[in-house]
Amino acid sequence: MNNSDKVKVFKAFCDERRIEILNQLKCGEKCACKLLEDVDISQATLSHHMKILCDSGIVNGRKEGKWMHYSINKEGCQLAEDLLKEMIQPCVCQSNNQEDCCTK
Amino acid sequence: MNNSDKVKVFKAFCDERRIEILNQLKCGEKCACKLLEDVDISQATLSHHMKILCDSGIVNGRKEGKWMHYSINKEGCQLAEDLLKEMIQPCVCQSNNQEDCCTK
DNA sequence: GCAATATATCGATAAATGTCAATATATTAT
DNA sequence: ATAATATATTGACATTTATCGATATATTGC
Repeated sequence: MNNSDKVKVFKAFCDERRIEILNQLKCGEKCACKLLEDVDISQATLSHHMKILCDSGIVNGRKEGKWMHYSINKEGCQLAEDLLKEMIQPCVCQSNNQEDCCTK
Repeated sequence: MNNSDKVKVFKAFCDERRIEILNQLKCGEKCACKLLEDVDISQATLSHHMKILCDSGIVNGRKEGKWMHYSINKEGCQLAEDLLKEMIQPCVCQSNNQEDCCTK
């Protein structure tokens, strides 16, 4: 997975509105029209955020007739957790680096 | 912790350059001048990104003479992991929501 | 004190992002 | 077929972010 894809995952958590939306979805699947009632943004803006959330893999969209149902995507979340761990985990080459950098 | 602060944490992972920088820091503490060699950006831009990384709590800065040493902040990382989990964890009110939303 | 070095800040600019009203598309009900 | 409804897309605009060169600040060595 390249850095651009990694960024895409964490974009889900980088906007206050999207955090509100995720918070709504913690209570289970909701359709866009319900989210629209609970979050104070226009329909176009909601649609925009839902696209970003789905692209991140954190949210899943399911079309049923004219309704879009959104829910938190377990697999995507697991992937995000794993990714986060991997991105901050000390690497083996730590040992190569014992001599202090720049403190000549 | 409010949503604005949560956003701040995940900003650390929402830029390709910052991911490169974090990747460098996985190998241990490095000073800004070393990072500048390894990541292809200007000194001003590096300084900008280091500020965002430190503000997120993911990175720690330590001044030693005229050098700034940066390293991954274990506590901040743990906080980010916990936060991520909390943000996507199903809430108890799930049970209130069994009837399908919008499928009248 | 002065010169050299490392880093931060400032100001300008370009690119990306969030926002909305308007419009388009898809689905359902009549 | 038409009207009504739900959602997506478009186009315009404002805000935020990333970037850099220039400058300021802090530290060290002479």
